[in-house]
Amino acid sequence: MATQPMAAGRPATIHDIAALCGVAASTVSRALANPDRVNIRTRERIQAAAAELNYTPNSQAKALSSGRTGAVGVLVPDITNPFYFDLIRGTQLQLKAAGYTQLLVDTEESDEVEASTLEQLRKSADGVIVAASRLDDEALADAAARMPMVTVNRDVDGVPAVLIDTPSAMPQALDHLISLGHTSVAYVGGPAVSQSSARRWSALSAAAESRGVEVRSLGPFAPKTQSGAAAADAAVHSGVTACIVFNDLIAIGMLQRLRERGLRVPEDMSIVGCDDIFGADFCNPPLTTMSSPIEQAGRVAVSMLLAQLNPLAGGGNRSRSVMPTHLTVRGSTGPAPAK
Amino acid sequence: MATQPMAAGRPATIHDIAALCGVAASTVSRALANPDRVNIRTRERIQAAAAELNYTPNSQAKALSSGRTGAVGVLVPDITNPFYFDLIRGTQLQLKAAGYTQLLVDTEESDEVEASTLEQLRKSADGVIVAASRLDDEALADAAARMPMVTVNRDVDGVPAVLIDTPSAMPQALDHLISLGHTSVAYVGGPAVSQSSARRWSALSAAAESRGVEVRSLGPFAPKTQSGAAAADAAVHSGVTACIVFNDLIAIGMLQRLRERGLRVPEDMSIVGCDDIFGADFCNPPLTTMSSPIEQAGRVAVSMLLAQLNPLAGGGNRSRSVMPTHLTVRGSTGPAPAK
DNA sequence: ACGGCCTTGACAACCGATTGCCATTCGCTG
DNA sequence: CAGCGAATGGCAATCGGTTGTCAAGGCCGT
Repeated sequence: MATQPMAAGRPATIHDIAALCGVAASTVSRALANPDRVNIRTRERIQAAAAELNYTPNSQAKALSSGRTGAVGVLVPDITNPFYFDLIRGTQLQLKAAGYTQLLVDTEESDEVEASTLEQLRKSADGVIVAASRLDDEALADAAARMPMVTVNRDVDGVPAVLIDTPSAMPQALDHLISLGHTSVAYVGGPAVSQSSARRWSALSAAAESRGVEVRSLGPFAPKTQSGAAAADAAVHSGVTACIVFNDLIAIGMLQRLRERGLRVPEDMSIVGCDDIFGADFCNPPLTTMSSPIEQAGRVAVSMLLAQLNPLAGGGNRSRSVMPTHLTVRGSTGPAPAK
Repeated sequence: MATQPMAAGRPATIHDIAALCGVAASTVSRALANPDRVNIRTRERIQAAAAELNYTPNSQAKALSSGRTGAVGVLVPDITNPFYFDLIRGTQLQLKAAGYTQLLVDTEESDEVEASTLEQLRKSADGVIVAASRLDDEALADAAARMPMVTVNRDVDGVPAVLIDTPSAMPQALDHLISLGHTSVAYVGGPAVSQSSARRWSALSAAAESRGVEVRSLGPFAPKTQSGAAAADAAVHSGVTACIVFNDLIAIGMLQRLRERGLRVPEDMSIVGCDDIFGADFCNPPLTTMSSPIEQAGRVAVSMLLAQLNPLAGGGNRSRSVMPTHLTVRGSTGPAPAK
């Protein structure tokens, strides 16, 4: 039993291994980190001892001495927004595959929380992935200058970004509505500080102009289902027959409110969402929306960040990556009501 | 400009502060951590210097020397399961409030991933919160013996736990169905390794026996909407008129499948879910389900863990906390079909 | 057989903070 | 005025690794 690794005692260190093998601690360190630097026989002895002692490196100590923490921060404005679920899962999987730990932080839709989190992460993480940043361009560029960063759905000069190309699908959505006979459409906007919302609106209004259709902008609205009620009321009041909505959360809230008010979707009003989140396919009616490979976006963001961290591999460090988006037509859009 | 904290240079350390104040680094450390131990005048000088240098302690170094990491691991089987959203948000908020960092890990429904994560976290976190563990009792108890732990929805001797008391709402759900005329009910089970599912089933079958109703068990099924198809088919084939389902994910999947097969809910089949997740209120029809304060469960779990970590405050360390659950009736349950 | 190169492994400084121990100083009491 | 204890702050070890530097030894070629 003496040979059995003591499961209870405190974890083994490289010094324990060194003592067991009769070498210096530094040799153990090298054997494990830089195998070529050490004789194969010694290395094998050390590896065997490490296995026997059930050794795992102390990440704190490693971080302290090497400067690399092996952790990556992932900042999202709201953990409970389903849009981020797939993103988070994507980053988590890719980070784990690369041996990194994910530090997930909910910034509560607040630029201050975001800024202070970034400052703290500067020491405790090797890099960050910032989704839907609420910071202004300057603050974000500053932060990116201090530590490796990749943004998601936020385009700032000099900061590598993964963009979900929802804007480019806007004309598609509009054409879909036009083909159904709609001529009066509203854009239901997201938070005022959301660059995504601004980009979607400008893509939409440009498309509307080239097609000679009237599109008005409503909002801003917070990205929550509860905001859907106000959005729905505003849409009804504005007299449009169709809405393109900043995201599915608001769109689903609108669906509920319209039903409460006795309005039928899509007979009285058509609704198009964005993001194709969990729930968009089983709400009532199922939501026509813009779909994108979100989990993949998370993975790509991690890859881009890791490329920054380890510039060794000759991968051309792309600074922008655009994820394709397409319109998924479900039940929430239909022919415009007869006048 | 010389007085301005250099935003670019590497972060200030206690040594910088010590040099600026003409004291020893250890004094700085004490002034910041243990203010009584140091003269008030010195302390104030040090605090001013710290503020001026924009000092923030290096958490790695602090962890290394003090043994406390200031981080807490949160393990969930599947990040994309909406049930965990609110839980995660609850832990995140409470941890942040207490100055801890949350390490969120998706264990991918795998006991091996869970075990290895726990082993790693043993060094890099002060404690863990484990939701819906897939480990067997012995392994979990072992792990809990090595580091502070609180489980969620998992009851093992000697391990503090927060339990969502869904089992106690089972009789309520059954009575609801009985009052609607159902006499033949199925329980659609979750993963075989899920203790939650087992507890729900035994509560339900006990209630059924005391009421003289036939209840059969179907499954196991993976906790995903996709599993709903198989579950729905099995339920139809079994001839029951109502199902109580392990969780809302499967229940929502069943709703979709039943619709595909041309069966109406609740006219042909009533469905009761569990958890009242995001989406349960807007699916079609809205789901009758068991509701619980999940976010609060997360907060309670954190409180219990912190009580373990800092035994100072005389809070009686409760080892179990049960969150109340109640039936929320929506549109997916209705009168049993006439024979 | 000898000089030089390369491999191998040891030594020690260092990362940034914590903390036990000790020396100094001050104020107070008898 | 001597004596004593509390308050205060410095020194140095320590946490567990990483990494630069260097010495010893083996191998080669000539």
